[in-house]
Amino acid sequence: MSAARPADHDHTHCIADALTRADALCAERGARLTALRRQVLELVWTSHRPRGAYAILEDLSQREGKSTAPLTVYRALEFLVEQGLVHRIESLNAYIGCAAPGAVHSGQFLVCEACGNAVEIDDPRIRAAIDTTAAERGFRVNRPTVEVRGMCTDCQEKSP
Amino acid sequence: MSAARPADHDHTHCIADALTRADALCAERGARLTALRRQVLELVWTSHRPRGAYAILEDLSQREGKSTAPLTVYRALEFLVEQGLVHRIESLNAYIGCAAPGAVHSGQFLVCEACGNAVEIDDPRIRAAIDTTAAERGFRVNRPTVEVRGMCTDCQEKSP
DNA sequence: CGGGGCGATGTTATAGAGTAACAGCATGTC
DNA sequence: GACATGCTGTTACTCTATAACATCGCCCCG
Ligand SMILES: [Zn+2]
Ligand SMILES: [Zn+2]
Ligand SMILES: [Zn+2]
Ligand SMILES: [Zn+2]
Repeated sequence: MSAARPADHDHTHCIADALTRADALCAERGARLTALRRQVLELVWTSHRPRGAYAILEDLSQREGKSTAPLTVYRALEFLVEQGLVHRIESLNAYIGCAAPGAVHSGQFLVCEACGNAVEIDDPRIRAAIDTTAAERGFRVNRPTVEVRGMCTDCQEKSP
Repeated sequence: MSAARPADHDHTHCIADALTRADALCAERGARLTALRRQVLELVWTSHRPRGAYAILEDLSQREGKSTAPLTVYRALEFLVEQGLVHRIESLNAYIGCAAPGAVHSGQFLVCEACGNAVEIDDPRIRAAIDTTAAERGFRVNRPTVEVRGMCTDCQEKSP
């Protein structure tokens, strides 16, 4: 699971893995990964680009053949975020699947402004620096958010 | 002792200083800090809590005695953000005045979930950690966003 | 088996955040 | 004055998210 995710990788594996991990985690925790929630999770994993709730909604409606209400998706997303299966990218109002649920999350992302891909990283140095500076100021950290906008390796090569 | 801003400070000074600095900076740059933009800047500085565009809009409408369109505020905010006079807090969809415009900005905030105050920091260690990890992955950083949710010193004392 | 509780889902309506397109106005410059 | 440029106003619209309330399904307990 490198940060270097080849552009031509077999993404069906990513999806299958994500669903398998989600099943295991929820079973272990006694959380109910219902059919609806599982389907929303799958739709979040459509790609490695953060997806808006309404994009997911549209897919879901189409797949179900009937129109679905926004709330349906938002509630599912809320559950998935609580379980750490999905992260919300604040600066994009969008959601992305977590590649390593169950592990500790610091919530750090490299977001490419060219291709839209977002890679989750968990760099202890960033987390340490945040904790240090917060401690120095007496600030109690609850949820650190790090979203780095920029350009990924692939896109740099394509547009030098 | 609080980070930099006692809860009982004279906030009129904060506002006056911010406007003075803005005047100077814009004059120096040849940017036009029009009456409208200046007023929006003042309204952003209403407090040290990030404010939503529509809250500012409401204040502006009331102050002007006539209803104003959202776009008016958004355009002013866009200008102010470009000039580095105001920052947008992504995780809150809200705007806050910059205490040190003109200087280099890394965009780091400690946001208290209890009182809503947001303190801008510019910790070189955080920035360095981000640059390092990005470099290791071949990611070119454009705009790093760090928004740490948690609880400020004052609020910790009040609710143990 | 028959409720009763509780969490998940459905429905409808509304709030909040942001933008597009176009017109008018105010500068300053030549 | 004529023009160019940039700021502001107006209208309408999209996207994001939540509130309030009804309903359904499932498990537990009697
Ligand atoms: Zn993949
Ligand atoms: Zn890219
Ligand atoms: Zn102040
Ligand atoms: Zn506080």
